[in-house]
Amino acid sequence: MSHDQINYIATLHDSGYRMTTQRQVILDAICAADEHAPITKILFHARQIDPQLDPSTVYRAVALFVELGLVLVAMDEQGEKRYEVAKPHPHHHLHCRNCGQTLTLDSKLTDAYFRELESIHGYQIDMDHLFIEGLCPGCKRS
Amino acid sequence: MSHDQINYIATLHDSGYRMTTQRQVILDAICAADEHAPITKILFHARQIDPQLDPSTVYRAVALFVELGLVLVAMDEQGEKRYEVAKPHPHHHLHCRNCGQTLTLDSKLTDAYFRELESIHGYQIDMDHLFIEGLCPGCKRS
DNA sequence: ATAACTGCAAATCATTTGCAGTCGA
DNA sequence: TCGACTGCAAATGATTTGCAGTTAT
Repeated sequence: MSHDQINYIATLHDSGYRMTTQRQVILDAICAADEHAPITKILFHARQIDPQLDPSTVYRAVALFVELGLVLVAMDEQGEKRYEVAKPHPHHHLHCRNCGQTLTLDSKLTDAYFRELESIHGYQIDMDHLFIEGLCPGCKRS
Repeated sequence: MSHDQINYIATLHDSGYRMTTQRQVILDAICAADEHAPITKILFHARQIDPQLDPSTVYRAVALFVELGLVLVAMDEQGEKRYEVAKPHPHHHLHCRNCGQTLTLDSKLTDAYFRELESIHGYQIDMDHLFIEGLCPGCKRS
């Protein structure tokens, strides 16, 4: 879907790691699943492609991708980690609690909010990947 | 510290539950711990008062308090739930990743941000207890 | 008196780890 | 070739559950 923008192989090699068929499948699965896939979805998609794939391999690969910055994590309100292939631009998300739809937010508004908080409280805010939840227009009606 | 504003006993009774010495200790522990105490801190404080107290009792009590709205939960970026005795007014928090200081935010700014997101995207946003992380003025310097 | 509650011990379940064999560069 | 990687099986560790005895009302 969207992970050819970055040279995954080079990034792995630069740190002494290797690209393997399993890691490729796992990257594909992260893309195939919805944006911000929880680990369960990644596992599900990955095992459709390779049923032999062990959960431990998936956990290890995802942790490595995150460490290398190839994959981003956001925490949802239930405390479940949601993974997404890194995009060139920082952004946040709006997620429908009911139907699961996830919008990518242009970060302007959110940044403005953070800058205001910073100027008022003197903090340096450091939330790269906000996951805002609510109801989308469709689900709001019912 | 701050939990006499609400009539805990009445709220429990209204739903057919009872106030017990253990539950009282657990409420005290939630207050004694910092704002937004993770369960580990609640356990620690509660067991200083009553070393016999079983973890399962604490988990059950906290879950009940949350269900009844006596205690609020916020999720931090590590996916750890943080508990706090309910205050009369809705609010959010600013938390220093380094020293752990937690500020209570007047919700005006955050509400304005949510209202803007709502008007742009048509969502109904429903985040009652945001936990924003960063560095406080002091820690920013080092 | 009678449910609700507690402590204990056992069960659960997602995640992690150790290891021996496999595979990528 | 050689060290990184994988699958398997076992360990871990936080949270949950069942149960028999206790306690609040």
